[in-house]
Amino acid sequence: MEKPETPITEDKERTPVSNFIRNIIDADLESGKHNFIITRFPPEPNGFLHIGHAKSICLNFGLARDYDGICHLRFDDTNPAKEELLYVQSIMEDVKWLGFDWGDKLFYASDYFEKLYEYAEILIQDGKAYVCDLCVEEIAEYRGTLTEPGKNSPYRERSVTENLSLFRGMRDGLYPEGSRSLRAKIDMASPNLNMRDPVIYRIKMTEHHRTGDKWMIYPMYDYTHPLSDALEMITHSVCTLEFEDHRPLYDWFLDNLPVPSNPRQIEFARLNLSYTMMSKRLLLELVESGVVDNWDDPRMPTLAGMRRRGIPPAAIRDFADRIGVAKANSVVDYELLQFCVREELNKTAQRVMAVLDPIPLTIENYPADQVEELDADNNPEDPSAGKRKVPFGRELLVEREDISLDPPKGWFRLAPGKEVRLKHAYYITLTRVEQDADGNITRLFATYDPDSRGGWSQDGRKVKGTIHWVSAPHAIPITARLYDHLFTLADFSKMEEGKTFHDYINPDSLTVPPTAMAEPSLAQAQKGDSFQFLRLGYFTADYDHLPDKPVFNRVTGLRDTWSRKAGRKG
RNA sequence: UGGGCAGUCGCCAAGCGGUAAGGCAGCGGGUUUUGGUCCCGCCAUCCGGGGGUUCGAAUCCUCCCUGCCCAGCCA
Repeated sequence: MEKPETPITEDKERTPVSNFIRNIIDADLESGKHNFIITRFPPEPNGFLHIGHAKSICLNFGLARDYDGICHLRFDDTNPAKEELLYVQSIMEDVKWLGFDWGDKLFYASDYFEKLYEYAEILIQDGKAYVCDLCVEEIAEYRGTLTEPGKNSPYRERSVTENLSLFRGMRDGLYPEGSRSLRAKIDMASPNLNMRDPVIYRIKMTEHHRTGDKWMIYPMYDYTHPLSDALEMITHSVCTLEFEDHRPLYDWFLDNLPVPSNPRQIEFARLNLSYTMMSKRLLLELVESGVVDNWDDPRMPTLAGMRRRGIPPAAIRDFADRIGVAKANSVVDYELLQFCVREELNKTAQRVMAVLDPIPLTIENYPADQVEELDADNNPEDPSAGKRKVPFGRELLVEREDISLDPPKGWFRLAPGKEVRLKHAYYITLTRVEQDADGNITRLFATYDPDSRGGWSQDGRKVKGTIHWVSAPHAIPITARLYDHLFTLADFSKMEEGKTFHDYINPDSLTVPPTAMAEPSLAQAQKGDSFQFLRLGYFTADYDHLPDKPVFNRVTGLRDTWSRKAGRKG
């Protein structure tokens, strides 16, 4: 077969790490079993995609890219009761945002309903499927248990003719929901429960988002998936570990039906991220109970949330590459994601200055009516990003955290009598501190060295500390949303007996400092623009951002060795 | 107590009979107008445990231990 063309976004140069799936593909290519590969990402359109799905997307599309194959996007829409158009749109948006392109390889399981129906009749003709009149409870009862075999359904030996007429009756809507089902005739004594005559068609009088009211019966996942894969000529059908037990059934359908190809199902461990919960149901609960604002709340592990937070898609792709693919259950350290985010943003984010918790500082020997426009690098990592002008004057605002009246050993920020550098500006020395009745610092006074313009001096004296600042009269007020983990529990598999995730919600997952100020250039920021607020972290203009009401989400802080060191020393 | 799968550094993860890759985290040092970035160095005599095969085992055999998944007309 000729390989059809599908474009897949190129990533940066990367050396893929070996994993067991690649080993299988390598072997299949080498043995000549396949000349090229076709994979697929098969989401059910019943919710928003999250970082766990991103692992699967990067895996499937990534394999296709690396092996010069193709990857299909297929909506697994066999249950009209739970699926909606809204979700198929958001899923397509998320996959595109992540940087992958399915070209014209967009499919729906519902595209195959007709074909699937024909296959079902073949199974019946061959005596390999029968219409069963047992209700749900009875089927469960007849199924047996993990340790005891099941019993055959009393309807198991119906004739082909009767089965055919009953099945057609089901299709034609003659029977109520739940009254009958079509079952594969396999083995009620199998130690694998999936093989105990699984239901393959159920009656559902529900309108489908694509096929409307055409169908009264809908195929089950176990039946639909292998056949859809075969029809699409998928070579390697990658899914998660919980489907391992379903593989014999997957193969059974392929072996017992005249399908055009023989895909192989391969299972890998789904992603778990520390301090993060990945279940669609629980995520929905977070939204509905108002713990978060919506599916795209920047604290959510959804792709929509991460996009809004300001996490670059390249960081997620890099993360997916770094975590690898294996069959062992694991919980990936959130720090790794943070690392990927910082690495990407460090290269690309423009540097600006903002003060989250401002204290006024007056430079007493600086002329009151003077304003200078100082040069500031936009990105020391990228000279081509150029420079901008930052206004400087007598009245400034500096960060409360950068002042200590009783500095610990190793402190090189503001302290009485200590000289520090104002980034891009001058050396200053703290001369006086005003405090309120409670001892809180309310105002600072300093002197500057006029010969240190630009932040250096002729004499080459060492000034170790450099702090950020903004000019008080020029600064603009901003809303800075500071995010932290949504949960206080790192590993949800370690949840205490009797507790739910509600018991582990972090009350401080969002904090908003009331008086944050930023340099005036930030008034030009556009929604979605990412910046590094010098010494504070990476921030992205939120969807709520407006030129006269700037709103920034903190994507992540900078690596902070000082606070760790200071914390350790008490 | 049935079946399936997994156990390699704090967290991921290569390794496939020839004597433990890499990343994150951590630690120490250097550069630095971001205590950021960058750079250098350190970080598993040992691969869940016990036996065995072999000149040689994380890799093969065997017994055991631990963890995860399965009894939807969900996917």
